[in-house]
Amino acid sequence: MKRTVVASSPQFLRALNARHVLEHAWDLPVVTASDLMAATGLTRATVIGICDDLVELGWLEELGNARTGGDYRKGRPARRYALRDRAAAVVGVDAGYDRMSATVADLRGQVLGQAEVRILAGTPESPDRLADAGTRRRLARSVFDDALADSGIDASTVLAMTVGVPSPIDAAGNSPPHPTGFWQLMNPGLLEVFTRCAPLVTVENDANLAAIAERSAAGGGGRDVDSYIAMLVGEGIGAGLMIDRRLVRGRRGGAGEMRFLDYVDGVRSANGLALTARQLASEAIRSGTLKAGSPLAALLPENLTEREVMDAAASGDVAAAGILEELAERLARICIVLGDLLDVDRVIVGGAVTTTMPGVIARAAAIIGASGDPTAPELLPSALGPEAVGTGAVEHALSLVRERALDLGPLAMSPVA
Amino acid sequence: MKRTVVASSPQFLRALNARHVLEHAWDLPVVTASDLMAATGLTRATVIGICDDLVELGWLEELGNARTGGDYRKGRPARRYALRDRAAAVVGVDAGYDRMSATVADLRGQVLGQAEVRILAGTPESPDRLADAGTRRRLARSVFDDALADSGIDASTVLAMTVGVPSPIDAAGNSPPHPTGFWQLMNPGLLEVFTRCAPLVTVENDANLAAIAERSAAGGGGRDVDSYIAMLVGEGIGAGLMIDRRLVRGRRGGAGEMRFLDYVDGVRSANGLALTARQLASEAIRSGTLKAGSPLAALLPENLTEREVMDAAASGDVAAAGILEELAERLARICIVLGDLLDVDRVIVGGAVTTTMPGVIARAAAIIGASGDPTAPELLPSALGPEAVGTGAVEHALSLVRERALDLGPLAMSPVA
DNA sequence: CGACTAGATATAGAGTGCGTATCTATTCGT
DNA sequence: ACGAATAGATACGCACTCTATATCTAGTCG
Repeated sequence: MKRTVVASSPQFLRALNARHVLEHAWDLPVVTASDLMAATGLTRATVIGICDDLVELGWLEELGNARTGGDYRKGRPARRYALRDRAAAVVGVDAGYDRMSATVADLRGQVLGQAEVRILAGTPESPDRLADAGTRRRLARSVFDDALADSGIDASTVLAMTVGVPSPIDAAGNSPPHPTGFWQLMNPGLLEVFTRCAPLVTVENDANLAAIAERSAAGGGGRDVDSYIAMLVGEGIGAGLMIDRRLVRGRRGGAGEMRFLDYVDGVRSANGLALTARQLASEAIRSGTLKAGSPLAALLPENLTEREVMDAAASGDVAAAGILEELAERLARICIVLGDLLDVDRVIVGGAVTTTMPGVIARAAAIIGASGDPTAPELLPSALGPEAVGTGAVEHALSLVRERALDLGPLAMSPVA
Repeated sequence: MKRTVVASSPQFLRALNARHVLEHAWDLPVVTASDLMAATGLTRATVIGICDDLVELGWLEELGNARTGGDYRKGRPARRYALRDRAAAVVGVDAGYDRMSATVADLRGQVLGQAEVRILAGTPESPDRLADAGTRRRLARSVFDDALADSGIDASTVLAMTVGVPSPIDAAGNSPPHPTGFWQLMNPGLLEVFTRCAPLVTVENDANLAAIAERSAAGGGGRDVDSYIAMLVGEGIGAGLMIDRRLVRGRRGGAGEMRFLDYVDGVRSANGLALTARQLASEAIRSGTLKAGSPLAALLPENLTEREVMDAAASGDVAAAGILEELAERLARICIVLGDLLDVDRVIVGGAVTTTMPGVIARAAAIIGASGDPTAPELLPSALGPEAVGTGAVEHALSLVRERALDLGPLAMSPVA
């Protein structure tokens, strides 16, 4: 089969139609030729010709004509095709600042293997204790290898991989300069680390990947949502701006950075709520103004966790409840400001706060609801848990494969069972 | 010539290539078949076939083989084609709140006719004195008719028109609800007013159109700029967000609305700088703390203009200079906040302030420059003057025609000279 | 067991673009 | 003034794609 396709030639048309057909096959578990005829407007002869090609290329497989039990039809049984989901694999890596994970998935997004590693090395307050660039590179590579080993698939079948990092990423996969070098540390040349691991390698901001992951979740939760923001809140705050069905990136990938919060009244800091919670609690304890017997006062100011502060609030501690309220007001203010400037339907909050401080999110949502502003965005906690970034990374890698499947042709032939 | 083109048929391929060819012809004053061969990768036979079709459809015209004087070549003279720029016209309308204008242009954007009308009817401070919806509809329609009459072209040759209004516009051409109904007043169903005036009618936010108009200006001013913000500053502030070469619109077209400035420290208001200048000056005069002989003190607080305040500052009035500094700091803060969240290269300020208060923009640019922040955006005054929105409207209408030229086929046949 | 149904296959035809060879209209050199 | 050189135009044959129509096939239903 010749494959020297010139742009705009008849062969180009064939490729265009093949893309169209493959796209539909990707959306459904099983397709018949008639399905594809209806979907593409092509003739049966053409559709079947294309399906034959795609089978030969390894993207589709023809199923036996075992009629599906449920919907029973008369007439000659249809020829059925399905995406050969084991034809290739993708990998998503979440290279977070205190935890890395990798997920291997097949072409349908089914998870085939996973691995995780924690990086116990300080906090943003003391970045000198963070793992250095070389260590981070090594850890990212090894968590990738572990996930691959866990899946049992051959490394050569990986067609695309995406790495999520907590720093802005420009078009070349690099991060812009940062005063303390934090962004360079979070993205220590990860594109180069993985270039040989797959034909398509991408590094992307973690909040952007979370936004991608929330797309299906957001769409599933009711009407179609074109514009929303995915916020990752923990030690810091990052936002993935999905506006008009597109990620907003900006010149250096820095769109969604939150440093401007320094200037927002009632927020005044781009620090994450976890960090702020600890700071406020420590101050309160050290100030010595807490009532005797307050659960908050019993904590060590230099060694408390945000969860302990929330527990104190839950057990009726007035000062801790005040901290919760303060944090909720900040979060609500952030949502209102972003929602107003970008006109989004909803803000979805993910990251550590969803597990350590769910009360803050609920309270912030209530504050927004009570504001009476009809254009204020809906504030929702993410339902994706700690794997949001990893899931988004897998989805991003998958979409890369879907876009370029037919360009990558023969690679898909590798694992012929 | 049959024109029942089914998607994905060979005819579809022909149409695709024709689009490609027409697109190149649009970018250059004159093209030869060889130019098009190089640009499209098609064969001479194919290119000429397509050009013949496009000539028949009225989009191109073949020029005599008069060789262009300058670049002298040997060999058989090339067959030369050019866009038939009089084949159709577009109209851009700027339906501003105190002024409306309309511009008629040919397919190359050359202005063929213009008209303008001022609406002397109050300010945002006293919206009750603004012209009512019916009046605005009538004025918009009449300024359109006047521009058309000025151009001398036939109304049936108008293929596309775009109307710019100072309110958010959603996908359906409507504006979201506004507490005082200001947006409904600014966009009193203008889409319906013009539906019969052209096959393609669009209503768009004025700042978005200004952003479109600044694209060529911004690109011309140096390196290519993908991400920038066009701010219209006068009685109010509106922004067109051009990020990653796309306009960011949001759910109801409200992206770029500035109400969030209420929460930004050092700004605290979404009012425009002209309005704020008058307010600050009035307060200063009424407070009675001005030095005797201050030019500012000589003004009537209820009837001064922002230009008078600037003149006072220029003539050495300390209080007026303080107002200028205050306004510049606000503008700088706005730019820094927007630049940080959206990671843009530059902010281009247009609107009334560019003529009445140029000193404020210059001072704000200096403040940003002195901030030492390497990622702060460059602040520039717009070079487009009062016709920025009208120019953007024309460019927007033109791009609609370019996108859909071949779908609109026979319409272009109207004025066969 | 035959009527009916839905899909598969085969063949002819129209449309498209490519490649090569040939023709045409200029300019340049002598 | 003439022919060589150059650049473009034209003509023919080929390969490929999709459509349309007619015919064949594999099932169910009465």
